[in-house]
Amino acid sequence: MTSPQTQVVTRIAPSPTGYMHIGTARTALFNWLYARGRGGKFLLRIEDTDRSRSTPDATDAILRGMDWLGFDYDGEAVSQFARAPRHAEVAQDLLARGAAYKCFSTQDEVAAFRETARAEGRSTLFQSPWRDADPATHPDAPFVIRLKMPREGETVIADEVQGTVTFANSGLDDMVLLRSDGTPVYMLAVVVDDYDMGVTHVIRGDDHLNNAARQIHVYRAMGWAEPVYAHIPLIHGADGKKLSKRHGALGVEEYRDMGYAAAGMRNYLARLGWSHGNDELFSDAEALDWFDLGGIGKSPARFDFKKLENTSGHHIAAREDAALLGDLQGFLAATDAPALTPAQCDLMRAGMAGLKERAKTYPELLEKATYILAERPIVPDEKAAKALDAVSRRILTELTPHLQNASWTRNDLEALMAEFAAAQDTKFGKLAAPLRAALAGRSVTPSVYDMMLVLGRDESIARIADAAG
RNA sequence: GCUCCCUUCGUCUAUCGGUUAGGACGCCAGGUUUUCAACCUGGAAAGAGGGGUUCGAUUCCCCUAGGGAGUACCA
Repeated sequence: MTSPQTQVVTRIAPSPTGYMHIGTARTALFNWLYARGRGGKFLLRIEDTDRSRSTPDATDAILRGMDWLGFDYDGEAVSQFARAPRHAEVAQDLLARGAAYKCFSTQDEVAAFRETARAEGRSTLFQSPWRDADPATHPDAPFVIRLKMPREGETVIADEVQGTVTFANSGLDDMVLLRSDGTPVYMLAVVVDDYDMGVTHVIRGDDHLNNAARQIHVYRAMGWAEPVYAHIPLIHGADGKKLSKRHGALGVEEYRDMGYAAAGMRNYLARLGWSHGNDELFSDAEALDWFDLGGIGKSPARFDFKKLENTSGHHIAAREDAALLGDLQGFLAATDAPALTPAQCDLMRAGMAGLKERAKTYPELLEKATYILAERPIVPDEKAAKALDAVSRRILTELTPHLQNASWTRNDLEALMAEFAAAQDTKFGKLAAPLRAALAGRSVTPSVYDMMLVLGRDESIARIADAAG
């Protein structure tokens, strides 16, 4: 147990603009693993300071995504927007400390400067004329508050993933802290929030690496302890380009709705950019135990649906029956499908062993469970119907009486079938197709014996009799 | 343009100066089989290019090329 002073505190801070991005999910996973694996805290903050792009729906989507992935966070989700007064307070503090200044240059002026600078091939770094202006010369006009960035020397970020990254201070601009309307800018808000929330480790996408060099100066100006940084590489699409819509699903809820197991998703995502030797398939407990910043790679990883599918399948197969049934109900609920009835649940429990080892996703599992979910009369699909030709129906008719008095155990049924097949001068393989069609109405199903055992004698015979017509 | 980051089989990765460069997904072939899945056996498949450093480089350094991120009164 770590003492309160050294307790690890991480956070995931998504902006609510649409859905929960799959990249956000992985960043959340890393933060969750790191904190929870060390008895630390894991927090959630919604970065909703951009009012025009933030929506309540998007926030809900994030909350649902966190819930689905099982990322439990400490306390309530924090709204960054709600903390705007505190951000402004810090900006004023910085002003009072002489670490920040009022800049009266208008947006148009700044934009014009950059335009000509770019056109003339000069640095587009804006250097405000107000940086060292005497307050007595301040006009009665709108202003922004900018941070006084050092202009000499370098800023070094000791990153746990990227290593030591050095930036020349001459390339750092006096970033805006408070807009002219008094609202805080993200660059200020993150730092203040992370500090106030006690965040010790900032694990985030490496698109923020450049920002770290600027944000760290807010910590320094305020005399706050700097957090440990770990900038992780982004996830790319199969073509190596930035993950976008055309690569398929981006929102975690889409993955949930496609029926991937949450545990499989966690396993797959953990393995994307992080490794622990050659371990590929592992449980949450193992991941929690093994996860460390040193195992994170530095190069971007491409998202591979095939591997996700495979991983999901392994987790479905490894899942305990009762828990898996619960997951399945969750999937049904999430996709607005009717829940399984108690009777169906009983049958599912009985047949789960034969189902879970053959499914990579919940829809696949449900498809294999058709024989359980369907009710008489079973309507065969096209392929199953073909297996029920006249000859097959005759054989089924002859089989029925043998079943009436059979001992309903796997061994005895197998023996009975072998005997019957031999009597018909055929092999069980030939009998399997029509039986599958009769029992499930499908050509792809679990083992015929599994189905008969789960369905029971009466139901099995009834279905076979139905099919034999 | 400028700043920063990245570069091992198709993909995810192991290796932390000395290996026949290993594993996993996918793929191919065979086996098992009651369909599908699983499983078993085998196979093809990689250090971007060029310079150094070193007895020895995938590994350390530099350059080039390619890729990515940032460069806002967005987050």
